[in-house]
Order: sequence, then C-alpha cells, then structure tokens
Amino acid sequence: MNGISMIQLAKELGLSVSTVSKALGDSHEISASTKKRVLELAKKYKYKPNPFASNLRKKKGKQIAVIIPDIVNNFFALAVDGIESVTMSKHYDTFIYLTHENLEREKAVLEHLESGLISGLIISVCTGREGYAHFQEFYEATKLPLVFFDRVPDLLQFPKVITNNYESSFDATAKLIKAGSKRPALVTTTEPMFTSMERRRGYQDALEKHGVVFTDDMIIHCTDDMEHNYSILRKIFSQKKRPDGIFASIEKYAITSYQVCKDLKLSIPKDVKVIGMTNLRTAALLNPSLSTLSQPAFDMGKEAAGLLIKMIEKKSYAAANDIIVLPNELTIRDSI
Amino acid sequence: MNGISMIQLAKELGLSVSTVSKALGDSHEISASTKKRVLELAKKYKYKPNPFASNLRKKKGKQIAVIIPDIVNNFFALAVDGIESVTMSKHYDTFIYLTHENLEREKAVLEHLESGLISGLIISVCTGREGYAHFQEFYEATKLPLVFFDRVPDLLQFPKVITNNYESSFDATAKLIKAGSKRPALVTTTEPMFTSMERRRGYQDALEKHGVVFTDDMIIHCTDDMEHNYSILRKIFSQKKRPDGIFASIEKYAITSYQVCKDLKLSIPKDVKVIGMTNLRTAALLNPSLSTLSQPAFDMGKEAAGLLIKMIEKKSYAAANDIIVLPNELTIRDSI
DNA sequence: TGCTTTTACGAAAACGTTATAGGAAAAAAG
DNA sequence: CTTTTTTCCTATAACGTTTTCGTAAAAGCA
Repeated sequence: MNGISMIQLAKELGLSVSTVSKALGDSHEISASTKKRVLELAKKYKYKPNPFASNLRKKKGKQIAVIIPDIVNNFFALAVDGIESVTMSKHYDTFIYLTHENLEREKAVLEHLESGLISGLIISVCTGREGYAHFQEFYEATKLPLVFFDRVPDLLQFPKVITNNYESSFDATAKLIKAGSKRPALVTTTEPMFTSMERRRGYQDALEKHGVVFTDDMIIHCTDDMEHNYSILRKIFSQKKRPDGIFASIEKYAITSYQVCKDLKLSIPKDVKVIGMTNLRTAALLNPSLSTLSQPAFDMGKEAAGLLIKMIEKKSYAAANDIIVLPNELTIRDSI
Repeated sequence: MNGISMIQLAKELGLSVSTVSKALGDSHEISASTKKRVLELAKKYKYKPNPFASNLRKKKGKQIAVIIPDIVNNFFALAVDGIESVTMSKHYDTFIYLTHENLEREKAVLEHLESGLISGLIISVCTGREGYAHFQEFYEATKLPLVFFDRVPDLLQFPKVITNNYESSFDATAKLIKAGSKRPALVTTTEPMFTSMERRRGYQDALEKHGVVFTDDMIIHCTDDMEHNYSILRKIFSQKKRPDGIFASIEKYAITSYQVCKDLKLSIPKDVKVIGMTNLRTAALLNPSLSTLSQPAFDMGKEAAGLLIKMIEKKSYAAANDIIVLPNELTIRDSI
C-alpha cells in the first residue's frame, strides 16, 4: 500500500496514464523511446501494478485455488508441490483450502469462491455420500475452468487427472497371489469413491483371473476413525480364518495394518503379505520394508495445473473433457 | 463473473448503490426495513461482493500468504494445516508459496507480494548464508504485518513463533547419555540457521553438564543432498571410533541415520541410540520405533496465523515483537 | 410554534487499472 | 502539393465497491 501508482508515474513522466499503461503492456501503439522511459522509471520506483485494480478492470486475475481434503498426507502434499511448481513458473498465485473430508466445508469454499476471487480451480473431492451437484452449480454460476485430480466425480463432465487405478490394483493383487497369498484382503474405505471402486474392481478381477474365490468378508471396510480401524483389523486378523494378504488401498490403512500385525505378532510377509497404496517416504524403512503401489502425485499436480492454466489462458475448453491417466508405480519390497 | 452486482441489486430495489452497500454492511444509517429488503434480494440472487472492487476501494483484503521451504514435510504440512484452520474460521484466503530452500525464489515471492495482493504474511525462511535484508525491505515497502515461525531470522525485530529448541535439545541429549550413550553425535545441517544453532547449544550444554567431553567430530554436518548425507554418515559410522548415539536435529536426517545403521548392521539401540527431531507419523512403526523430539507444528501454525490476523485487524503492532515459545515434545520409544 | 437534532437515504468521488475512441502530427502515397 | 495513411499519444469511460458529504423528512424540545 506504499508503492507508487501508475498515475504518479505518468505525472512524473509528463505522459498520460493510458500511455503509461500501454507502455508497460508493451503495446505497439507506443514508441520504443517512450517505452524505454516508462520502463526505466517504473523500475526505479519498483512500480508494481495493483492487482485489485487490474483484476477488477480485466475481470480476471492470475489467482487459482486448490481444494483438497488434507495436506498432512504425502499424496496431497506432493500434488500441491506439483501444482505450485507450475503456478510459480506461470506467475500465478495459489490459494489453498482444506476440507478435512467435510462436505459442508467443501460446499462453503465453493460458494465463497463464486465471488470471482479466482480464475480457475483444482479439486480433489472429499468423501461423501451426496452427489456432486455443488460442482455443477459452481460451474454454472461462474463458468470458471475447473480440473479434478485423483478423487474425481466420475459422473461429471470435467477435465480430470487420474491414475490407472483399475490396472494397477489388478497387478498389485496378482503380485500378492503370486507371492503365495491364498486369500488376500482388500482394506478400503466405506465411502463411495470412484477411485476406491476402481481399485476394488481391479482387486476382484485379479482374484477371479487367478482362480481365487471371492467372499464378501475379504473386503475390510475402514473409516476415518483410526482407532476404529485398528479394532476392526485386529478383530479380523485375530480370527482363525484370517486373510493371509493385504492390499491396503488407502495410505493410512497400510500403517494400521502394520500396527495390527506387529501387535498380533503376525509375521510380515510370512503370515501376511502386504502391499500398500501409499506415497510414504518411509515405506522402505518400515519393518519389514513395505511394498507399495504409489501414485505419481507430483506429476498429477503438475498435469492438473498445466491443464487448468491452459484452459484459463487459451479459453480452450476443447480439452474440457480431457481425462489424463498417469500410471501408478508398483514397488516390491520385503513385505511380500 | 456471472454473479449479480450491487448496482443491479440497487436498480431492482429502487435504491441507490450507496444505500445497498450500507445495508449489506449493516450500517446504522439504514432502517431495519430497508436492510431486510436488501438482504433478502441479495440472498435470492446469491449476491457476492466482488473482492477486487472491495479490496481496491478499501485498500486491503482478507488474503494472506504463507511462504515455506517445502510442503512435502510433515512439519510444514502440519503447520499449514494449523494456519488454514485459523484463516478458514476467520474467513481469510490463504496463498501458498514454496521456496524449496532457494533464496532467490524467496526474494522473488516477497517482491511479487509487494504489489499489495495480501494483507499479511507468514514465513518460515529458507536456509541461506545471506542476511535477511529482503524481509526488512518488504516491510519497509509495504508496512504489512508479518509473522515468522520455526525458522526465524533471529536478528530481525518481528513477531515469531518458535519452540524451546535449546531446552528440548538439552533434554534429548541428556536422555541419550542417561540411556548409556558415551559419545552421542549431533547430526545437523551445514546451513547457518537459528534453530539449528539453538539445538546445537542445547546439545553441547547437555554434554558438558553430564561430563561428556565434546570434540568437533561429534557434529556431523549434512546437506540437502540425501545421497551425500548417506555417504557421510556411512563413512563416519564405519569407523572404529564411531559415535554410539545420534541426535538427528532435522527430520530427514533421522531417516538417513536409520538407513545407514540398517545397512551397516548396527543395532539400534544396542550399538547406536537414536533420537530424531521429527514429526513423522510413522516414527512408531520404524524398526525399532523411533524416539522423537517432535515440534507442535499444528499449534505453531495456529499461533502464527492467530497473531497475524490480530495484527491485521487490530492494527495492534503492540504484539509486534512478541515471541511465542511452544514446547517440543520428547517421546521415548525403542530406539534408545 | 419555531428551533435543533436525528434518521434515512442519495449523489458523487474515490480506489488504480485497462480498453475504446479519437485526434494531431508526421510520413507515405498519389 | 494535396490526400491518405500511419504513428503515437490523450481523454474518457468503464470495472464494482466504499466512503464522504449533503439534504429532505421526521422527531425531539422549548
């Protein structure tokens, strides 16, 4: 609020404000010599255009928002890192909003952003039973470009960046079976998410392909309540007819699974073989080192941000229904 | 860009724009009945004030920025979580900028923010040998409130949120010694950071207090290059006269230390006792479970954001030189 | 009653840009 | 030596708010 304004620049240069504005915008209407004078004085005074005035007049700005469920999670942190790497290089500013899996919060943020604060939006939706009407409404109200990543609303027609959840879950499950697991369990969420569904499909199809009979009790439903998850898993793995493999399709469930096995003195991988869908950096340091199916989180963020900015700048909604699919990476370690 | 404006509202209500503005601002100048009419129509049309126009006129907005070195780091992720919890409840928008320990990037962000995009700033500085002149310059240019947390420029007169690095490092080191370590090493960074210095002071004073003779080679200097760190640690722990304890004063160094011990078949805690300064959620699951000195990252973020917003709103720079000190938490597990 | 005060609103000027329209001077074309 | 075009700049009107100031009408007071 201290900086010099374009008006003051113009005054000192003996030029009109419009001339200065055009000179700074490198317009062809301005002579090279004038441009030089303007640029030099602007530099001298460290002139910075007022973004509010500029955004107001242009009816858009270089700010975007990211809405994610959580940041204390390596996957989302990496994704934000990827997003920021793009917005930084393109000189965009990035707002961040955390929903903590709270649908009301998600809706509130969306409604808040209808004010026009931003020019584009990147989202990974929170779990929730309700539909995704609020996204559609947001779009109708603002016509702003939005890109979903990872947790996407499958039924909505928006550009998305996802991973090959089906194929990679199939492969991971197959690995468990080939490693000797006769009855690998799927630890998944109770929330109806597209990503989880795809992973489940991959899991089940792999079972079928390899002649493993699937029964409902092979799917272990966990929630956001970690203590609850622990007790559920502990109960199941205390049974005589316990699973001898785990495909943990959510990051934190892998940790809990390890905890339970450790506490029940079940040996990994002898008694239970484990593959976790996780981006934990410490996976290799767990005891035993955890085999992981990891998502290209950073690249997903990068792709999402790149796509969004392209949509903002080119107004090319040609790519509006683009679905970018990146491959997950299966890393086999000692837990299998 | 689709929403209704105050002008349209006024037109439909048969009122002037200023009346509508005041009504929405709940001004005493407006009668209750008029207020009601305005509010109702505003609600009907989901009217949202244009933040650019509003910010431009008021010369300030409800946006703040967070500048941190890294987000793929549990400490900073937790801090951002804490910050966002406050900004959310106070209806502020939060920009995020990552420096990746790059001083030039840090300066560039600061300069960019001199445009007046934000009303306040929260920073954890990146490592770097140079001074902190750019922060002082930013402040001179903008007079905007800024709050530092964790990695603070000790010589600058700004409000700060830190932890009791000296005392807790002293305690952690004492624990190592009491657990039987005769020559505990300090694994720290080469970068001259205030936090590291404090930790080092605590470490050295604990040695002295407990009669352990300190020699320079007990301090192991690591960098940002993880491979380099690995080789340095490996070399040191391959020596005959290797340390029998590690106080890893940076999150990632604890992991590398574990890796090295594992590879050198050094038993933790028998051969080497380890305490790591870290907020890793998986600390308890490492083999063996890692004793940690963890920072109240979430609360630090909360305090920093609370302080910042107070400064923004009350304009009370009374608290400007406040230094809030929160305690680190020492959790003893099997690695010691 | 006549006076002052309060209430409830409106007109108009900011805030700092950008975009549109226009115009004088200089250059090019005839 | 006109006429046309091009070059380079200015004036002005937005953009959507908030705020200051002014003023009728209503209310309070003597």
